[in-house]
Amino acid sequence: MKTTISNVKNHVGEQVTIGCWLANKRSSGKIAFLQLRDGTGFIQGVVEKSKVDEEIFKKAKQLTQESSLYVTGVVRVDERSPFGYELGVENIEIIHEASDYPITPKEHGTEFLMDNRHLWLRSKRQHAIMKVRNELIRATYEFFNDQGFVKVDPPILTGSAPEGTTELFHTKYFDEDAYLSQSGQLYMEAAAMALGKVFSFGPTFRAEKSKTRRHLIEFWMIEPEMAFYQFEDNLQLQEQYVSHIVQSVLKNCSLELKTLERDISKLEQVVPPFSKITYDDAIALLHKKGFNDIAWGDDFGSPHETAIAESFDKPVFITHYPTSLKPFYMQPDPNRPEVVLCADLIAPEGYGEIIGGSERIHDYHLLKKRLEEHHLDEAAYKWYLELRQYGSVPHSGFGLGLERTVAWICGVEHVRETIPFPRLLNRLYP
RNA sequence: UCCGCAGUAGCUCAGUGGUAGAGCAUUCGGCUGUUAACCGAACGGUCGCAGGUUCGAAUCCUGCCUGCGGAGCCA
Repeated sequence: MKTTISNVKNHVGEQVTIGCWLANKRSSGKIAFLQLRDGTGFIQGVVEKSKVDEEIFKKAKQLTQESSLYVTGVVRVDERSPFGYELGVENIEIIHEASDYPITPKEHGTEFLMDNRHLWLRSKRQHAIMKVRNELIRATYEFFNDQGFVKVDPPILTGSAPEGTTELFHTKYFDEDAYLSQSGQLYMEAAAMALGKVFSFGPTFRAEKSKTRRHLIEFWMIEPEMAFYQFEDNLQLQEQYVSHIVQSVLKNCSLELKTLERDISKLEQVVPPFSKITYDDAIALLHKKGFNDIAWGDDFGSPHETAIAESFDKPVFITHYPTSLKPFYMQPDPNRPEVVLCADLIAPEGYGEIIGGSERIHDYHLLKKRLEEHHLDEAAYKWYLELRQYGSVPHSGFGLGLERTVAWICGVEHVRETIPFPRLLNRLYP
């Protein structure tokens, strides 16, 4: 009967047929080992000359890398396999014979692999990363649905900049100018006033000439927004959410983490409560660590973030940044208006900021004042201001960068491996 | 945009002024438990591009292009 590699555990001792590709093969005069993959997993097929027709054995020896096949054989348990099972091959039917597959079983450079991203995705490592990414997405929907959130999709084409600072991708909307979304947050605030607790999951575009292992031009964000949530409620939700996705990956992707050689003891520690440090204390900590290049009022650079994260063994919130460093919509601390009720969540092991969040200003007059101070066009934000005119309530939210979170959980160096087809500074292909 | 490094066979690299090299891939042969299998043979070149120095340049000089790493900005 036809089955998949992920299902062979239910067919031990039975004859099955699997539609698959040949990832690699090894052979000797009397035995051939076929490394097979079918998308659901990886399994080794063993072809023994003494047990199959001469013709089948000859066919097995001549198979080329990445040819597609129907392989029929008997499933057996084998302790020598990392997967736990093997297939005793009885028949091979070639669907399509591949030739000169570019990605050979030796090492390759980044540029070559990126040019062949459409094929690189087939590798065991990329397969594992994509499965972890999927588990993060699955666990995200699970978490927010269980907590009574409603998923809301903000627009991707927008007429104005949500935050004035960063560069936007410009396009035409018939005769008008339009921009690709760099955050759905403002729309999510409107949605929270309609539906209470909402979250979005969608693409984000930043036309910044960033060229580091933490940056993509196009990336995916999860942006929850909650009515009646204040600063502390927001942090509590974030640590529960991040813990949930990490624990889900540990539970459901153990084989993938093993493939990626991830040290899971570091992930097992990711449970609430997370550490918290104020901006003031973080500056003091950096001074103590010998950083003389930063003073109160400066934003942290990447080396600073890493140094702060190194002082903690799980993700750490940096809270209460100076108002001047943050966007116009963040709620000032009532006791200290020079700082805002915000928090960035920094992942351990140098993976940088994975969440930025805050309580939002809900007072009409203060928000109007902030728009003026930031020289933003009030007409473009008319609808956003109106949210504060009709039953305004305290509310908070945050945005989590999916690719950085995947990179951290998988322990991969660069975010370009955590999205199927990365858009980078010099790469729009494939 | 700035700083640093690199570009030689399909891929990964060695070669620093005197005949263009290795491993892998591919093809052929050998091998009964391989884990990037191994062993033998064959095949494989616009040395990034343009100009210059020299009897002679992959190698030295100048300019350009492309990529990588990092910074700034951010998730």
